[in-house]
Amino acid sequence: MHRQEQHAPHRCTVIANDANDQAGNLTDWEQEYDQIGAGRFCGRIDELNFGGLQLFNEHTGRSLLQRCKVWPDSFWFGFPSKRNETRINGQSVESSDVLCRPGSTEFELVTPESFDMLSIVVSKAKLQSHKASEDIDLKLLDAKNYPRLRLSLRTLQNFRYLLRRILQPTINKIDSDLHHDLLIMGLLELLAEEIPNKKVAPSYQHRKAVVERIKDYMATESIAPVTMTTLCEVGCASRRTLQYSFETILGISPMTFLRISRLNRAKRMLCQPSTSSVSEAASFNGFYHLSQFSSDYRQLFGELPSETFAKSHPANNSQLHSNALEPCVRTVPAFQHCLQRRGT
Amino acid sequence: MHRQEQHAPHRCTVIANDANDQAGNLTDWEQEYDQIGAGRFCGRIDELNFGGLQLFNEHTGRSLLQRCKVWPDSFWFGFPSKRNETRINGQSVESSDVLCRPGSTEFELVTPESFDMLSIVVSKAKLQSHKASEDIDLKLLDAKNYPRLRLSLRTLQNFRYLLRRILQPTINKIDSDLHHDLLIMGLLELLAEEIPNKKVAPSYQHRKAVVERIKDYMATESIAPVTMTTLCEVGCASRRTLQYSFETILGISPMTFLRISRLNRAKRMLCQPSTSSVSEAASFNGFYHLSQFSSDYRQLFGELPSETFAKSHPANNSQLHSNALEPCVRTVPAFQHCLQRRGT
DNA sequence: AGGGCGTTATCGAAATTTGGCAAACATTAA
DNA sequence: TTAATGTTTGCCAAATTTCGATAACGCCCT
Repeated sequence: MHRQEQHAPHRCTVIANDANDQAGNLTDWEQEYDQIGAGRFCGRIDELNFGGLQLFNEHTGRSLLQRCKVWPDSFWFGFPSKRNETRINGQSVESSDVLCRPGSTEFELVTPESFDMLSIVVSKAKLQSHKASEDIDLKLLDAKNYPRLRLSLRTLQNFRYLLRRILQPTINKIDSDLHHDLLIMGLLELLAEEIPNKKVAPSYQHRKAVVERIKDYMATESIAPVTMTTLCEVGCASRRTLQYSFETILGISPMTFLRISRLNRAKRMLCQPSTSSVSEAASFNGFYHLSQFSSDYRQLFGELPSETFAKSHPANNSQLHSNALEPCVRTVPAFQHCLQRRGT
Repeated sequence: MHRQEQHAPHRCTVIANDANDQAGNLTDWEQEYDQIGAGRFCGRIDELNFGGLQLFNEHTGRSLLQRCKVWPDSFWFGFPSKRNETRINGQSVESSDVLCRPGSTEFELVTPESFDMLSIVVSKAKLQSHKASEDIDLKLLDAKNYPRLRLSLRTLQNFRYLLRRILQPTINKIDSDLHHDLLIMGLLELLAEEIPNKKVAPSYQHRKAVVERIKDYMATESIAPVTMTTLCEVGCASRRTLQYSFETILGISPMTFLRISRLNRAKRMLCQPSTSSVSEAASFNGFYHLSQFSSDYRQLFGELPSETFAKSHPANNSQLHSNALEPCVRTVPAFQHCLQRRGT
């Protein structure tokens, strides 16, 4: 066996009560989580790191929208627990699908409530250095545009069992070399069998493009109150199509997406030390009614914005419930009713 | 009047027998022309340049696919002679439309046989420095995404008349300052009246995206024989939709587009000094049958590839009809029948 | 000249988009 | 708190668009 790891694998378990924290807890990943489901987040990562080969199980208690990017020159493989409720790049994951994305490439995951996913990341070098990988690496490169790989249920269940088994914390250290090799070989076996799942609805490209236009718009334009009509223009689609696009690609309605994105942005901002008050984070993200903001925020995250703020600003708790220090409220436009809480 | 030009305007007339030459004859433009219509090209440009204000009439004898980019910090306005047969960025031009694009922004023009277009380009600075331009510059910026501006026929005809009048070569020099101001004021009048023509078919975005994907593919992938099925995968559409997409956006069928693009690329290559033979240019662009290539080439451009080559390589005419010096023919795949001349 | 192959044209069926209307929900004012 | 108003979402039928199979056509090879 051509093994290159030098030390015993590094094992750790991290628990998070904030989606953003969880996003940062994965070693060598670049990612951002937006919480979609309502209620306080709870998550847990059990990771086993061989160096160049990373194995972990991630539990997320709330529905999430994840933007992920794995470390360079690697491949990620994901084995979600609830397939039919999971989406990768807007494509619904089917029962016999494994998720796969190369490193340095951003992809998007929509995950349901109370969700578990086994993941394995392996460096390209490690895959290629093994024998029995002759005609496979080419197929890998080809997999670039198909994030779902179809496998037989048998292979899939076997591999899942292997992953779970190796993740068991009761494993004795001497086995780690064996485990490393088992993982690589299992992966190669997987890849030999894999068939890209190209099945997408004919409308997929179009709807994806619509959602993408809205996202780009969100990223560039300041988050002033946006009406549905504006979104339609931006997305180059009718109301109903915009609706379908978001439901198909993200599983939520357009306005819900906007509100949730902005709430998550506000939460991130509240955690930054440079933010000096709740109202600053609120108004900066387009919430012009503090009370409404607090209530929406609390419904989504299960805690008040002031609580989040206090956690990241332990020094000056005194100004927690007042913005006397710096009243950062921006100019408030006349239409103060737009874009507040709506719908499901 | 706030005028800034220092000298008398520079006037010139250039005639071209090659679409590429014509593309380069416009001062300060970046463009590339692909000839679509069959027969020897003939074109003519009458230009009048005030510096920061450019006025010209362009005649093109053959149907063209133009990729254009105007000089930075400017706006271009175009008044085509045959509206219903002209497309800008895949949108059909209607009878009361004026074309408008900002500088540094690439756009695409499809023009019919025997076509004339009056054009005027003006620097943003020049427009804004004039009074009566207060609320107009904002609308201009807004015009970014709508290349067609709707005007009343009256205004349009008046302005066209003005342009033609000023282009007359019999004009006496003393009038040039007056003309300059007339043009600017006329433009401002136009812009005050303009309403962006947002009317596109619902399928426009989708079909444009399909064509764009094919173009990107053409640009990146080597031009090996491509089958229609591959194109469908690349474009994420069925055969029929691919067909519709090209007809709607470019007015030609997919394979015709491919062939014409490659023929035009071959012609460009033939004109480069670094190209050493006709067969090199042919095989490099996917033509593996020299005789077929010559015949196709001749039908499109009205001259033999060897003639084009000879024009740009006057020194060594001797090797015109032989490739003895450097037989650059590449490895020829088994399927030699793909992508040759077909259909209309 | 005829067969083989691939592209283009035709047409009915299926999928998608659209626009109108009603219901649900949020915001403002009383 | 309730009513008035405005916005978004859900539902449905009509119009448009896309799809898939088949036939016709043009080009290439024998």
